[in-house]
Amino acid sequence: MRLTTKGRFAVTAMIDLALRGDGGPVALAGVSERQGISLSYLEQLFGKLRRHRLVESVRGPGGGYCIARSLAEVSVADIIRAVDEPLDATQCGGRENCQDEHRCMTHELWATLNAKMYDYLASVSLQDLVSRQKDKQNPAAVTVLADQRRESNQSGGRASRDKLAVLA
Amino acid sequence: MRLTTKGRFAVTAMIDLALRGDGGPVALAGVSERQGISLSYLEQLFGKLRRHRLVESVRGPGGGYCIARSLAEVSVADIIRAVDEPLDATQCGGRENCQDEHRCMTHELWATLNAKMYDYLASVSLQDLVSRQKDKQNPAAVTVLADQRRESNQSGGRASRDKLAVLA
DNA sequence: ATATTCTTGACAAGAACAGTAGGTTATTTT
DNA sequence: AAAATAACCTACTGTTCTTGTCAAGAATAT
Repeated sequence: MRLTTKGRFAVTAMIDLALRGDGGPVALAGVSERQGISLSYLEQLFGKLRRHRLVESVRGPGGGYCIARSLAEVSVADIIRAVDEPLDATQCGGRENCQDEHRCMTHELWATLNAKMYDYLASVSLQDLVSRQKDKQNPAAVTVLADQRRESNQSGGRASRDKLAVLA
Repeated sequence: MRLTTKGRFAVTAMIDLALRGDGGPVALAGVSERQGISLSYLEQLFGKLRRHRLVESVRGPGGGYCIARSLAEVSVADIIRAVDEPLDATQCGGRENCQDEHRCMTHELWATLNAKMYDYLASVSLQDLVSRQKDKQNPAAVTVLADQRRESNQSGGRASRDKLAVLA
């Protein structure tokens, strides 16, 4: 897992899309202005996002990008993985023989930490981010959401509470 | 928060130090061999770690670096922050006026996510990493640790269980 | 048809970053 | 005193990031 400004830009842009996507495709020129990211860079990033099937494109006037799946199915980890492609192994690779036990030790420790970071980011979806924001704007909705939490806890959606708690 | 190979190297090296630090200072040449990180690079990283008071140096033959505080007082976040210095603001800065509400929204969403990542890494100390490793080598110790967990839960050490659970 | 909007791709240049190489200074041992 | 060890510092190279520019394809509007 790698976390850099590149990934941040991509996530930021995707949130922008999620918030504006109701009325059809969103043009990158608008995202560029609103988020202060160069259009050129956004084009490159969305090329990768498209090739990873996270967004779909519509060309021509009125065109732009749409999020390809439901918001709940796009995690922050998906986005970062798409733009930071070289998700290569941990040098030692896990399967390769390390120089000695001690080296394996530290590698494994890092790998574990890494995996946990990844799991965390994989557990946060665009839906989580967006609905949290809407709660803030419309406080009345909070109670409704609280009910949803209770429901999903009873019905076995065990991850839901943690996800939202994280954003509280 | 930024997560790159640089931070990984620094954490790896610090774990190495933690595991070998009993018999006085540890020389970087050894860390370099064991962890497969170039000596030059390690020197740079430890310059930063020293300036952030995470390690102390001893020059001359038999010299090297020691961890400056107790292992429990050094978190992974401390290490990463030390080497990835430019922990600068989120472009918008939080206090600066954003272009419009929408921009602030996405910035805030990212900032929240970011803070959560940071909190997580701040909750994992070198002590956690090292003691977990020792558990693996000596499985008999696990039950002892389990008792410690129960104790600290009763005595109000609420973070302890989560930290360790994370590494399980 | 023509012009406009917007994606798509390629290339290039500058800035920032990652990692390496070499020399200098402090401390210990011989 | 001399040699060896190991931290310290500066300069350098290569890669990645980020922006800019040009051109071309696709769909829409006039």
